[in-house]
Amino acid sequence: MEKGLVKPKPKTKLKDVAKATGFSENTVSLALRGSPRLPESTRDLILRAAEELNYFPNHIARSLANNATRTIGLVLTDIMNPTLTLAARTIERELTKAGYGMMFAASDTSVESEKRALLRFQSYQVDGILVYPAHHRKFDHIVAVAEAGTPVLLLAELRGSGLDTVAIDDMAGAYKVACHLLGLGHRRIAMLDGGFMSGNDDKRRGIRRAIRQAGLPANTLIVHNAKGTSATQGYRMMPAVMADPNKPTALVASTDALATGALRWCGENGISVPGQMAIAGYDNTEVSEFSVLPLTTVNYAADEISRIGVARILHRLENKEARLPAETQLIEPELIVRATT
Amino acid sequence: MEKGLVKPKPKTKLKDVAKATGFSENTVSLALRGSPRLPESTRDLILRAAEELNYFPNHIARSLANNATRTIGLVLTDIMNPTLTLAARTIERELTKAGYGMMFAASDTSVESEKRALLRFQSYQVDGILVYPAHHRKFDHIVAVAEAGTPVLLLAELRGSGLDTVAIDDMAGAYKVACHLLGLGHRRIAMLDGGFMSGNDDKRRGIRRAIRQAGLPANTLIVHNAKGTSATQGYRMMPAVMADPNKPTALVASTDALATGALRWCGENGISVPGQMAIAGYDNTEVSEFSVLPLTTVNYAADEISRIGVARILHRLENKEARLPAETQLIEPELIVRATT
DNA sequence: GTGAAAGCGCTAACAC
DNA sequence: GTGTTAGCGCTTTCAC
Repeated sequence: MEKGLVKPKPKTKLKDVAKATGFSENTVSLALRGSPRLPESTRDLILRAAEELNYFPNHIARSLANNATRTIGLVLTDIMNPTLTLAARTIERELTKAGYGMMFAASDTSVESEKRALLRFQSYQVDGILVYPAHHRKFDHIVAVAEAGTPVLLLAELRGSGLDTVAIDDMAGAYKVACHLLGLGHRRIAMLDGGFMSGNDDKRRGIRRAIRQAGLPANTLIVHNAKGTSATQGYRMMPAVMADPNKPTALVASTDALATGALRWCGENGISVPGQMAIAGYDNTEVSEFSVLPLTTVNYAADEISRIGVARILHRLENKEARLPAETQLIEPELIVRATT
Repeated sequence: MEKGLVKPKPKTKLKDVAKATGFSENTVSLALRGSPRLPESTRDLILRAAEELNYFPNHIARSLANNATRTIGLVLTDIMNPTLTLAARTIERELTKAGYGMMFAASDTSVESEKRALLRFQSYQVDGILVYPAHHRKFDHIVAVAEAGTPVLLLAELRGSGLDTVAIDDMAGAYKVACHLLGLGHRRIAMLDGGFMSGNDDKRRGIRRAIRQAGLPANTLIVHNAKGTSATQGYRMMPAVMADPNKPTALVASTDALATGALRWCGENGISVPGQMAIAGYDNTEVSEFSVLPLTTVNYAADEISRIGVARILHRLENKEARLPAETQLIEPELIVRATT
């Protein structure tokens, strides 16, 4: 008989274990959950029987009875973004450790599909939701979820949302890169701004602050707006960047991918990096620990915010009644220097 | 009053909509699911009321009643592997399109945690499970899940498992790289074998086949066993590779990361790539579409197998009674040539 | 120490 | 067309 054709055995239920041991469903349920109300003898007896019958609890039924699923939903914009991949991994690990399951959805930076994902999660009755938001100003639907009673935690700052947040301080990160470049003597810095997410405003501000602090004129920074964050975009932007008669000597990209594209363009156009042009990325992802590329970058500590974020939301769940106020926590990222010349 | 402190409104239930409209729960339920048995008038009335009360169904209760969760579990070894990241993304997209939710778990290539993840998914009553297996010979626990009645689909071949499979034909992929290198005239080819997953045996076999077909001696291939698949590993292996008095002129790594490490080593040791040493990767991931690196690589079509895999498992679910036999489908990957010199 | 009964929110079978 | 009833598998009073 072929394996694919075997009739599946009916699943063992609490009732079956009850019948097998002669105890009531109730007692079996208590035993399986290790209630101290039962004497060891009965507990062992029941556990052994359950083991033998290959019983495992129906989590759905339990969830319905408990009004809690021990499941957390994660909404990311795009898991292909290496930073968010790392976040997803860390979050999954932490949740598993804590005995929680994780549901996953991607918004693809579409507010509409973010909305759908949130609704789906609400319907699934997840106990809490972690969100890397799709848009930095359209977030009413996220707030609505929190107000409806599902704890929400943001993994990127959404100013004015009033939601629990654990995120990277992008202003501090960009400030660090800028200080680094200025320290190397650069006096014309171009920025490749990937646009649209709130973080980028902060990045620009961080750079500006460093320039002001160094006592340099505001036009030390030349901002170029990329319509995207991909390597291809970075590559395409370069002619415009270099068209400036007063060419920049350093470049800050708002993502590593953009930086990679810029790097390629320089390679193809005989501009040595970092000799003639310093290039800095952001995220420390495309550019891995073991990078072959001469890119200095900001380490977006996705694992750290994930760990803290998970701890925060679980803590909130365990103190459902305590009504903890929302809180925003920003992590300052490190600069990773890979090219100093 | 602070937002975090607002008392959550109680959720609207079927009963509430029933009361509000004067119909029975049953009728409301039918209306919400668009039953044709109801006249449009009542349906509209009910839908409007539900809308107003901000009703959305409790998926947990529905699942319990239906004995189906419309949820699929995905078990990956490690989502940081870019190939699997892509798989995760594609799978999530396809499932969402089909109206399914996705639970996610990582095994970190530990059979034990793979086992735990499968158990958890069974307990959560997922309708089906997609698995990128942790080990190529220990899979009894996976088979057990299938036999217990939860449809399982493998994303990598597990010979002898008898389980439904949609996977990449690694033998064909490796054969292609080898043919390419041999065609360029290489006569000493080293392989950096990342070990442990079944695919690698196939990769070795594929290369050997190409060599045999070209009428070259078996010792054209020199296999080096890396204890891992990271860039760091690739870097560390290189001295051993180059210690051979009869140095190889080409290198096939079993992952792109390994290849990247090798590339870095060559760079630091004054060996030009691909001039003095051709390097080929595998997966087409570290090495993205827009790569700056001179690495030819095999395109592990994770998105394709994911799409097909999801379609297959959903099809199986929709024909639960049909008892379709298990089937193995192998996709032949393309070679992406980035360095020909 | 253990059991009986009610209920979590929904769907399905069968009345009317 | 619509309502009634029973039940999904578990937990939780509250008796005994």
